[in-house]
Amino acid sequence: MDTDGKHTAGGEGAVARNKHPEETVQLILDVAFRLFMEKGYERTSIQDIIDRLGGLSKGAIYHHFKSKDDILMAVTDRMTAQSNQMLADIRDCGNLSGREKLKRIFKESISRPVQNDIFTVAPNFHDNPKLLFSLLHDTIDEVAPNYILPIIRQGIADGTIETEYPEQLAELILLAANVWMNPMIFDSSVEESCRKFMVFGQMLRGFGLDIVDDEMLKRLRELTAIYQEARS
Amino acid sequence: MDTDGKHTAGGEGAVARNKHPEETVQLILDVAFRLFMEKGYERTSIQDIIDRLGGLSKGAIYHHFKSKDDILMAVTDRMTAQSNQMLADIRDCGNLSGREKLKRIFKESISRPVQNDIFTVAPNFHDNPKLLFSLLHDTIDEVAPNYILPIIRQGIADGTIETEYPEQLAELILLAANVWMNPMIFDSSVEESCRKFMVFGQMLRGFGLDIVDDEMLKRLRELTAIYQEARS
DNA sequence: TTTATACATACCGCCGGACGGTATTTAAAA
DNA sequence: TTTTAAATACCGTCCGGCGGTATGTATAAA
Repeated sequence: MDTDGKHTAGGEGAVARNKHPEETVQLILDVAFRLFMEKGYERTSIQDIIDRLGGLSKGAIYHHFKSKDDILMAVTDRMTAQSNQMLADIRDCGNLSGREKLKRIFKESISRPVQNDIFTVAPNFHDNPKLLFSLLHDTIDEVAPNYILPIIRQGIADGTIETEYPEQLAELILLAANVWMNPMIFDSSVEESCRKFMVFGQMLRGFGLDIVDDEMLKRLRELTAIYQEARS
Repeated sequence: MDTDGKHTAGGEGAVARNKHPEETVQLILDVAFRLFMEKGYERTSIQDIIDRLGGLSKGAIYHHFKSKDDILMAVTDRMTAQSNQMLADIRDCGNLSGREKLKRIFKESISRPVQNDIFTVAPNFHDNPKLLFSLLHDTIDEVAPNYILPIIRQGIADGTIETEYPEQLAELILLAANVWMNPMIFDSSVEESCRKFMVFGQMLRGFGLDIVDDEMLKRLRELTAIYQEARS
C-alpha cells in the first residue's frame, strides 16, 4: 500500500525519503524554471523555491543541487534539450541540402517556439541577465559548433552556402536568430519582428542563402502576435 | 588655509564633508568601475568598494547613490560617454558619405578600444552578466537609433547602403560589431577575431557596403594580441 | 544489521540597504 | 558683516534576508 512514495502531505510522522528522487529533482526544476521566468533569477530566492515546493525543505534542494547556480544550469539544460533534439534530427537527416536543413530549422523554431511552456509564464528575459547569459553562451559554445556548423560545412560542400569561415558564420547566424530576433530578449512589435526577419534574410543572401518565404513570414507574424498578447 | 577641503587624512578630529562632492562621486565611480571589472558586479560587495575608498564610509556611498544598481548605471554611463562622443562627431561630420562614416567608426573603435583604462584591469565580461547586459541594452536602445541609424539613412540616401529597414540594420550591425566581435565578451584567439571580422565584412557586402581593408585587419590583429596578453 | 540515500532543521556569515546622528557649507535674513 | 536656518556630505550602526553548511533522522537497499 502506498508503494509510490511521495512526501505524505499531512501526516504527523516524519516525511522521509522518496523512492523516486528523480521526481523530486524534476519538481524542483519545474518550480525554479517558473520562478526564474516570472521574477528573474536574481530576484528568486531559495526560500521562494521552497515555498512553492509543497513541503520540501532547503535540505532537499541542497541535497540534489550544490548551489543556486547549479539549479540555473540544470534549468537551462532542460530548456535547450528538446530544441537541441530537433536540431540534431535535422542535422542528421540524410537527403537534404545544407540550405534546406537551415530553412527547416528556422521553420521549426518559428512554429514550435522553444517550448509552449515558456509562453504560459510570460517570461521577461530582459532584467534577467544571468539566465539570458546562460543561454547565450550555450548558443555559442554548444549549439553553434555541434549543430549549425556541420550543416554549414555541408552547405559549402554542396554549393548552397558561400563562406570561407563556417565556424564564424554559424555563430553569427545563431546570434542573429536566437538572440536578436528573439522576442523574449528584445521585445519587438509584430512589425519590427518582421523587419528583423527581412534584414536577416538579406544578410543570409550575402552568404548565398535564400531562405525567406511568405509562409515563414506569416508564421512569424502569428507567433509574435501571440507572444505580445501573453505579455499584456 | 586649506581652502580645498578633502577628507583630512590623519587628523584626529572628525573627517567631515568635502567642499567638492563631485570628486567623491568620481572616486566612488573609479573604484566601483575597477572592482566591477576585476571581480564582476555580483561578486563586488559594497564593503569591497568601501575598503578601497580610503576612509569613506557606507553612508557616503548611499548618500550619492541610491542603490548598488544605481552605481552600475553610473559606471556604464561613464563608460559609454566618450565612445558616444566619438560616434556623435563622426555622425555630424559634414563631408563624408554614409559608407565612409561607418568605416571611420570601425577604425576608431579598433584603434581606441572603448577606453585604454579597460585594458589595464583585464576585465572579464563573461561571468559578469549584469554589466554586459547593461551595455547590451544601451547599444540597442541608445547607440543604434541615435548614432548609427542617422548614418545608415544617409547611406541609403547617397546610395552607399542598400536596405529597406535602416533601424533593423543598425541594430544588427551593432550587435555583431559591439557584442559578437568584442573580445571582452567572447574571448577569441587572434585568428578567430580576424575570421569574425571577415565574416562581418561579407555580411556588410550583402548590404552594399565594403569597408574591410588590410589596414583594419592589421590593427585588429594588434588589438586582440594586446588584449590576450593582458588577460594572461 | 549495516550502509547509503533523501530528506528536515538549525544555524552561520555576509550582504544590500535603511536610518539617525553630526559636522560643515551655503543662503538668506538682520 | 554678522547671525541663523536650511541643505549637504558624511559617519556608524543596525536589520531582515540571503546563499550555503553542518548535523540529525527516517527509510530503502545490501
